[in-house]
Amino acid sequence: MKEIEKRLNDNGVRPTAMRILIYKYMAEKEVAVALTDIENAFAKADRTTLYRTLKTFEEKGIVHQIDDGTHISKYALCEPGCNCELEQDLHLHFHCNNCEETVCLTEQKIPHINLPDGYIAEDANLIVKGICEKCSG
Amino acid sequence: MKEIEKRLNDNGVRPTAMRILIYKYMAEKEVAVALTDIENAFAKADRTTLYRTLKTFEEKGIVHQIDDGTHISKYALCEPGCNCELEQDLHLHFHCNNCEETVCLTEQKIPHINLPDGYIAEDANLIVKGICEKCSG
DNA sequence: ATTTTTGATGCAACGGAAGTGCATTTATTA
DNA sequence: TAATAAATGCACTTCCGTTGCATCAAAAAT
Ligand SMILES: [Mn+2]
Ligand SMILES: [Mn+2]
Ligand SMILES: [Zn+2]
Ligand SMILES: [Zn+2]
Repeated sequence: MKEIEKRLNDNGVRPTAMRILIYKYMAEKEVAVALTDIENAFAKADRTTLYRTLKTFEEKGIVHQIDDGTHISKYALCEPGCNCELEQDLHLHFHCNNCEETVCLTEQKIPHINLPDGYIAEDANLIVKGICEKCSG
Repeated sequence: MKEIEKRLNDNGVRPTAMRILIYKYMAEKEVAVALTDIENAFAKADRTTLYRTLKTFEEKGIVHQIDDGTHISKYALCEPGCNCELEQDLHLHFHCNNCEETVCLTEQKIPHINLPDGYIAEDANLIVKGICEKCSG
């Protein structure tokens, strides 16, 4: 578990007990989590703390926010060494219409898109919806 | 303006005065609109009516909903004869980080994506963020 | 034409999620 | 130990989406 502390330290985030727990929680789950999920998992902690933890993690590049079309922000841990900001590292996200879960498909990069003249791309978000492998099996 | 009435009728929506006004409003705007926008444009009408009008339009294939990552639903008129549901007709949407407006880029289709085994795609949503042509010029 | 039925609109309220200001506690560092 | 900075907790707000029910208008049936 010293690894988590190191990861946080390396990214300029002080490894408090709560933050380590949240990191662990996200590492164990294989799907993207919403603030509400964390809230339910840590009923004793205050929502604001959890909220701000996610914001801090996001700022410091520990997690990335995911917009899966549900209008609820989801978060997932970044791969160690990933640069989510850069176009080359943008991967797609899959949202299952059955189990409602959202996962990172880190291998599937977002293809480069040609835009009409005058448009300048800075970021992209591709989300595919359908049936996930667990639900289709 | 008989055209609008026809369009609504053809899609199984009774062309009330309010609905025609909303349709006209969306046709004149070149950008996707949120419920709040319509609300501001028609202060006299009730929110619920406007809300339900959008829902009806969406169900009947008159508008499509757009998720531009702001967590606010936007809507835009469908091209006549478009099948937004079908993969071939899925176009990308552009959200300007400067003016905050979202537009349909109907010519830019979403490329086909290969998914890992077990995943079944039913729908896709690609949104590119950056600077729009108005703001970059 | 009058009644009956269906659909559209309006009003009021609810709920979820995001966000903020300020007090308090905990950890650093002087 | 005292001073400072950061993290946490509490209370409250705002915004958007959504629903139930009453009322009003239009269409269909008699
Ligand atoms: Mn991801
Ligand atoms: Mn569109
Ligand atoms: Zn699933
Ligand atoms: Zn712009």
